[in-house]
Amino acid sequence: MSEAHKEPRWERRKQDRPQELLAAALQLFVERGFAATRLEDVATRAGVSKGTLYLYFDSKESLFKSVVRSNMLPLLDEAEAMVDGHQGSSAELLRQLIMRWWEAVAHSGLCGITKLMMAESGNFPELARFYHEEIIVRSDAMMVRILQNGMARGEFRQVDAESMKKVIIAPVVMLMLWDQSFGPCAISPIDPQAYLASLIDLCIHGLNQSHGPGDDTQKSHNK
Amino acid sequence: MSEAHKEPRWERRKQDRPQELLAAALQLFVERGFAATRLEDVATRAGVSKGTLYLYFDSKESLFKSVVRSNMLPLLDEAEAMVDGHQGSSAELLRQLIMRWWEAVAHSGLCGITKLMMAESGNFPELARFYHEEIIVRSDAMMVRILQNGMARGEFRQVDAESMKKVIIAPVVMLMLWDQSFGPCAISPIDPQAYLASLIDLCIHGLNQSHGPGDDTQKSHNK
Amino acid sequence: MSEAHKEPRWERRKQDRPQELLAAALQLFVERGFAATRLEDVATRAGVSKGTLYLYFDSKESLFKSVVRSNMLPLLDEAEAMVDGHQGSSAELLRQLIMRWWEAVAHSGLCGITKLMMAESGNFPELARFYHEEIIVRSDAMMVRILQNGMARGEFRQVDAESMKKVIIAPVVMLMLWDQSFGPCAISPIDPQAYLASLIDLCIHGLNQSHGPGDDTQKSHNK
Amino acid sequence: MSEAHKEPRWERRKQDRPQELLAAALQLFVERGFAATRLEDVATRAGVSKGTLYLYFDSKESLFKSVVRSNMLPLLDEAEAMVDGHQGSSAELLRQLIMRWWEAVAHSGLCGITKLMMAESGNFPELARFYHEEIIVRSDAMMVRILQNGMARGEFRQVDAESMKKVIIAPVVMLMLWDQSFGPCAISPIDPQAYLASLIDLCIHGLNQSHGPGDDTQKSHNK
DNA sequence: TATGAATGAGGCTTCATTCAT
DNA sequence: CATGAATGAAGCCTCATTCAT
Repeated sequence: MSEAHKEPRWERRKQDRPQELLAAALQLFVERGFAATRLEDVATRAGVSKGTLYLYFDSKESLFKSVVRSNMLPLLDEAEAMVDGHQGSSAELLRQLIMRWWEAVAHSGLCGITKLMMAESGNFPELARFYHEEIIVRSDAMMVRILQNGMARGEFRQVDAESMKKVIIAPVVMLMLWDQSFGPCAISPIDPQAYLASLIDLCIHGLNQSHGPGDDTQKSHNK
Repeated sequence: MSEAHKEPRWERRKQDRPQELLAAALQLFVERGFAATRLEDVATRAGVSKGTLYLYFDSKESLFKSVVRSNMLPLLDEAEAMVDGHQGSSAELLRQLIMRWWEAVAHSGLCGITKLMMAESGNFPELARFYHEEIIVRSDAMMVRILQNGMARGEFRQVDAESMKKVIIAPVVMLMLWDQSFGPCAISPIDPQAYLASLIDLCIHGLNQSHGPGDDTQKSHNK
Repeated sequence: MSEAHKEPRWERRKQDRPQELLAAALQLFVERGFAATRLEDVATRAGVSKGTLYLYFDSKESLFKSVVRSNMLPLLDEAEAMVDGHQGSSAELLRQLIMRWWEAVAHSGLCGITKLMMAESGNFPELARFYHEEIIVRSDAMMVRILQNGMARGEFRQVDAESMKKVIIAPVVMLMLWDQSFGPCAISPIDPQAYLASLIDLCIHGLNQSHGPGDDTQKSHNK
Repeated sequence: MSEAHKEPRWERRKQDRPQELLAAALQLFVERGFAATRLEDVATRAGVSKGTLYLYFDSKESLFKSVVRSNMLPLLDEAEAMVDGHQGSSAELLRQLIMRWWEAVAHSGLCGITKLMMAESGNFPELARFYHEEIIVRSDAMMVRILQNGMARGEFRQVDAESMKKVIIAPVVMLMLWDQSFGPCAISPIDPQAYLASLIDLCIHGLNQSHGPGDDTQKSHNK
């Protein structure tokens, strides 16, 4: 009855307010885009009033930036740790990285963030630069390491790692985007497992060092 | 006879108005998104006043839909014609399709449209369905035809064409999106030619039928 | 074939333009009110283009005033002539005036004008004053003359003619307004003949001098 | 205890906002018509800003409908209660109804509403139907009851009640309309008391059953 | 005369932001 | 901390009016 320690459930909720707001904002920003998202809807979805939002964020733009920043970094850290600790063949690493990346990302907010940054990068150049450096550059670097390591160890044939990294990442990113855009209106939805299996299949065959005789067709294309 | 029926420069402008407005709208919608684009800016960029826009389009939404529709269909038609008329190996067809698609698309508005639809599909479900059926389904079908044809002719090994089609298309789409989003803020820009060469390289190696002995790598994937 | 005398049908149409525009404007102003009427609709209904309207009228307001003025005066003249030339009992004159007024007015524009002035008098004080003086004052005076004449001749009992005139005119005006307002949405429409018969019945009984036996005046009404 | 739970003057204002807005809107709609009334003016007259209006009403049209509905029904209820509870002669009831109706209506918004509906019924068919059924039909029914009751009790002569009801109501309605339209610009304004006295006089003489001697009931009404 | 494309002021409506409680 | 009523700037859209042909 004293005021020494209040209701703990209440206490926790107060601590969580910013997180709840960020989560609500993420959903709505992803669903509708920055401009079409109303702060009142964000507040309502977080279970607070419109005014409360301004106790935690300065403005709509500031909320948007917080949403992006707070959802990005943890995931990247995790992925890099996975690559660093890996033991085994490069093909296997590639396979695991892709699969685990998807597992980690599939039901997180990163899919939405990716789409969001794609859509709004034009309106928030500063944020776009931040995203590029913190996410894209690091993801790319990870993939380059895998490729170069594989080539150095003779597991992969010689390819242009700088270009190939983006080619291999692209289908993963597209899978993330698909969920957030046309997924809902596709008649035959993508099966992520089959899709990723095909990607890995293509990569491993496509990067594989050993080729039997007679595969001379490609030479002409590769210059 | 030369000036008998004068072709007034005014007359031509009138005919071109819708096109000019569509072009201006495309630029701005792509740059800023649907909601953040002001019709007055569209009009100004097209060299007319705000009201003039409404002589040609019923509303902002109607303008948006027209932008999407008018930019999409011609390119798809062209691509399908290319596939239909192709003579030669499947690998070569794949290569040509990718390269020419990019050539056709690079300097058209289709890159922007793709990004736009990605960003706004949630706000325009009807348009998203239209886009999905008229563009995505058709593109996918084209790629499936190529893959299945290649497999039937023994040029490609057996793969899951339904999944693989999207894997192969993904890097092309990503290239288009890149241009419209992070391209401008990337320090080391993508070189489309190298990127596409890597994609084709990966595909042709990855789909190639003939493998020498000892390609036991795949077994591990099915694990 | 020469150009001496053009197509007479065409010539006539040109002369009629203002009338056609006034007629179209009357319909629409009455139907929708001044502000809600678009000049483009007026022009279209008159079979000309929007610009043409400005060859004949300076502005929307000027068109509105012309509509009112051009439809009012002729009708009043006719009514006054009828009263001036009347011979017979006052009761009969009252009956004839009411019936003929309705006949003359029922399918003319005056019903609409009346409603229009009722609605817009606040927005056009100058026009309202004009209407009041040219229509209302003259109508009232007509009715006062009939009443005073009837009283002077001993046919009507003594009443306050100044007040009674408006009481008697009111039902006629309401009949005009009804057509233009709730008439279309009434389930059981007013039968003008029965309505006016009741009005005349009420007036003649209500004004009748003799209450003793021998008030045979009414018999003529049932005629 | 007095200031324990302070009843802030602010709180009361909040509750009253809708009423204040409705009152302001009524004035302006009546004065200028629906289309010519600007919501900013309504808000200003109610002492709030433009946006505040939308906290209470969805749209201009919704505000308009609320104005009509909120002003109409109470008065009708009151009038019907008066008729239901009446004791005395039918002539007296008629007299009282007319006089009290005017008293109740004269300083309320109903005069304006009547004019407003007359003017705007064409633009709001749904509202017009509502008004017709809730106001006109009920008013008419009230008058028919009085007439039929009077006839049944031998106080009134036999008349066509269906037509007569509208004839008797018409002058009352016209008095309301006059106030809102030409009243302000008439040189010799109507004196409502004299006008209504004439109406009652006409009705009672016009409906009176007995034409023989001894019909002295009316005399008391006529002063 | 007649056209109809073009204009731009003005009104309705939304919503990010503020602030008294 | 929390609320939600209030604000007012800004954008979409309409339409009276103009003007080159």
